[in-house]
Amino acid sequence: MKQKADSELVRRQNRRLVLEALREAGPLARIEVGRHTGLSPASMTSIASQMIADGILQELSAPDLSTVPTRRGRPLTQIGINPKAAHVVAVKISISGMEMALADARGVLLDRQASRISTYDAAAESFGDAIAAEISAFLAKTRTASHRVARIAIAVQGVADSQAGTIMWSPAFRARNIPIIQPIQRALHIPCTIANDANMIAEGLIGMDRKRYGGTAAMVFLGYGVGMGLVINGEVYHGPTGAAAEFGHMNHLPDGPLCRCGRRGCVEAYAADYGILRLAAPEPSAVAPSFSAVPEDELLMLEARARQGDPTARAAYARAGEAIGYGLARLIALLNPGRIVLAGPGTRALDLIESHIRESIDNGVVDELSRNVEIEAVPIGTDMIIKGTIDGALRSVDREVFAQGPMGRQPQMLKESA
Amino acid sequence: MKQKADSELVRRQNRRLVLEALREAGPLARIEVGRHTGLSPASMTSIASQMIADGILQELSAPDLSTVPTRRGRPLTQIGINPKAAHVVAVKISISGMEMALADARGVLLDRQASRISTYDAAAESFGDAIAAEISAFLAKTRTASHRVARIAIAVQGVADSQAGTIMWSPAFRARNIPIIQPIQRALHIPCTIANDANMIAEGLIGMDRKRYGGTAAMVFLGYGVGMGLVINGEVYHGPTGAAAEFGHMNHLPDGPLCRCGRRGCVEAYAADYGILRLAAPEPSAVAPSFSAVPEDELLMLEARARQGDPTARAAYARAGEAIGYGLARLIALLNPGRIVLAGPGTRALDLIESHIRESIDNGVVDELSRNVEIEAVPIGTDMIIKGTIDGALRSVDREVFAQGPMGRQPQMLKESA
DNA sequence: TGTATTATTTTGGCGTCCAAAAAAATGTTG
DNA sequence: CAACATTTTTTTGGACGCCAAAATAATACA
Repeated sequence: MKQKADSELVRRQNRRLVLEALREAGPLARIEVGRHTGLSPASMTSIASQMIADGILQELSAPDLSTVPTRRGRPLTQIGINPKAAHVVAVKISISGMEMALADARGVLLDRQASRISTYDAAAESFGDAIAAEISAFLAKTRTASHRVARIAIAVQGVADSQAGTIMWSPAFRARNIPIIQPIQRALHIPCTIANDANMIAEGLIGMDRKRYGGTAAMVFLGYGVGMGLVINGEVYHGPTGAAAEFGHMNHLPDGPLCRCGRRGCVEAYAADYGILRLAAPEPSAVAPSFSAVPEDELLMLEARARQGDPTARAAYARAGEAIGYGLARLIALLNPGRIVLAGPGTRALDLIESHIRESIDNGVVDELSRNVEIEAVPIGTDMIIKGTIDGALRSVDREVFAQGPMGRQPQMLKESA
Repeated sequence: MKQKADSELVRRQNRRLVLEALREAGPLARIEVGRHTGLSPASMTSIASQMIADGILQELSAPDLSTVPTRRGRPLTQIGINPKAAHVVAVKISISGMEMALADARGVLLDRQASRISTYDAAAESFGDAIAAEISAFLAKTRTASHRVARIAIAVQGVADSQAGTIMWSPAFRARNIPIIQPIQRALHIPCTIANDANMIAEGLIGMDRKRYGGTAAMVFLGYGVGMGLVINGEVYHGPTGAAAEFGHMNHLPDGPLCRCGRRGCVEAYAADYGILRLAAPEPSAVAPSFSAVPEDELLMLEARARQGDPTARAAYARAGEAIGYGLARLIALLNPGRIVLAGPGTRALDLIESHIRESIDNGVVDELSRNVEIEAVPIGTDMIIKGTIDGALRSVDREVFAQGPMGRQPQMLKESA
């Protein structure tokens, strides 16, 4: 509630509703879009024809006859988002390198590419330019004109400052406060955003099932690190500067084990891959946190040992579960979300930690508050970060470009000619 | 973004903006409201005349000449919210009893009254009816017709379920899940809301200074208990069921001291009045949490002892500060708010705890995240709960009643006569 | 007294929505 | 197979809210 309302706002909002409906349900007849959005058939005709003229929607010639193969009455003509309306680029920056993907306006992946750019020793001053060059080469390779790209969305492992457009801190870099947005925008003249990768997983889950994940929910990502995406009132919460939802670096116990962030007792220091391995080590406090990816077979061995009953291994998972559980208990006291989702490779060992998570939640927060929280684990692939980044980018293009209409609709032009 | 946009939405939103401007800046000339809201003079004339006709605004005959005593041009005629547009009732339910206040549409207190109703042993089934009877008597005493009361807003010490309209759990009651909203609405036919009292303090602070407290902020209330009001994107966050922001019952340390909620190690068990006193007791773990108000002189004595250097007393405050500080560190990792406000009687001992709070935040969360958080203490009176409850109720009346216009504006009437 | 200045109102036009009617496109039926 | 039924889409005409520009109102200043 900051904006004055006028017919422009009405247009923006209704166009956006139409786009949301089509994104969620795929191509629909005008009247069906009307049922989703509450708009009348007359308005739907008018909105659709404008958006088709703008090149944002398209009429589908071959309707998908899979549903309701034959009925009485005029057959419906479906409209859908025009794939060529715009493209978006998703970029993932993590400890294992950089990955890029190009998608059309419907979210269909057109191309993707991993890059061998090195991060850990990169200089803060030059890294953004290097990324820009990589993206530029990628676009050239895919023969995509840069003015056809409506957005570049960057997902980074670590803490991003989306306001400043920098990577504040990431395990993938020795340097801190690395400018990303500015160099890219200067080089490519394409609007660019940066956010934490776990937030993008949340975007992806919202894209998959808005009813389920679109209310108020917390998604915990367990794996190499511990990340979180927080959905508040249907929107991914980024905080004032974009550095929120750092569940992994939320303290569990004062003076606990050392975390990669330099503090002691973070949830991640117990429950990330390296944290669990360390807890099972002969002398945990002597082991420094690892800054490179943990070899997967070590983890698999530890899991096997735990499942066979090895007490040290079991205790490591128990303590990881406690850290997550108490962390979630604290989160529940604060936000009382409707749903908590566990995801990521770390859920492979869910059988070893789940009971400890639940027990810790029970001990850590009063029943009345935890009672209404659904806890579930979802098996999602590693591609969820790229998918979510694209989903989020497209939703923001919907809001900020497509819903707008063609550049202010040139109302002045008419005036001047009169 | 759920609602279809049409001219009704435009009207609602702009009327609401006008009300917000007048609430914040007091009576203004039409053109000044236009500057606040972005609306044109022509629209202001039209909106104002309708809202005056509706009885929501009024033209002020005697303009406040304190500002700009004399200027050229047509003098401005100020408009303001009509105090008689509606009344609201605020009710505070706490361990020390029940308090009611009646305010006009401008938020001016017309009358208030404390009630001797007993809470602790009240039966869940009958308490709502008793409250309704108290309110009814209060309205009779003030000669207020119930149809003139647009809202009854209830602030309760403890966890409220605003969805169900119940008090889920409160230190003022032995019973749980006490229905409040339904009995009142059935008896009085006035829309009624219930929320936690600390949330109402947040409403009050927003009403005092929207710029300062209206972004993303957390308000901690220290005193008999430990409460929190969470402001997210300018709105007080209640969570899906209205039971969020229970900072006081956020766990600090597993297996810590027993809290009134039945769990161990809650922040409140360290930092509420009773928690601090207990920490200074000879054998803390033997002391059960207190369910009645702590005598103030005991606290004053403890403060005095601490200021004189008594190590036991100082340690009690240190541990309280640690619990608050680590709690805030966890909150910062999760939400990264722009501002944290400490308030309430407990801030009297701020000199004894502040350094421990800050140190614990430093130890509990990485610099990058805490750096942008302003921490301040505000001295607010006990009346802040009532004031905030009224402010919040009026804002919701603005949104849901005043902005609406007179009952659908009877567009059918015109049709039928034609 | 006339002019300058500022606030408010009036006028006329625009954009968006919608209901109702019309048109389009197909299935059903006697 | 022609008339009717049914459903979607478009067209038409009207409402509402906004705004720019012009007109009006009310005061200060010279």
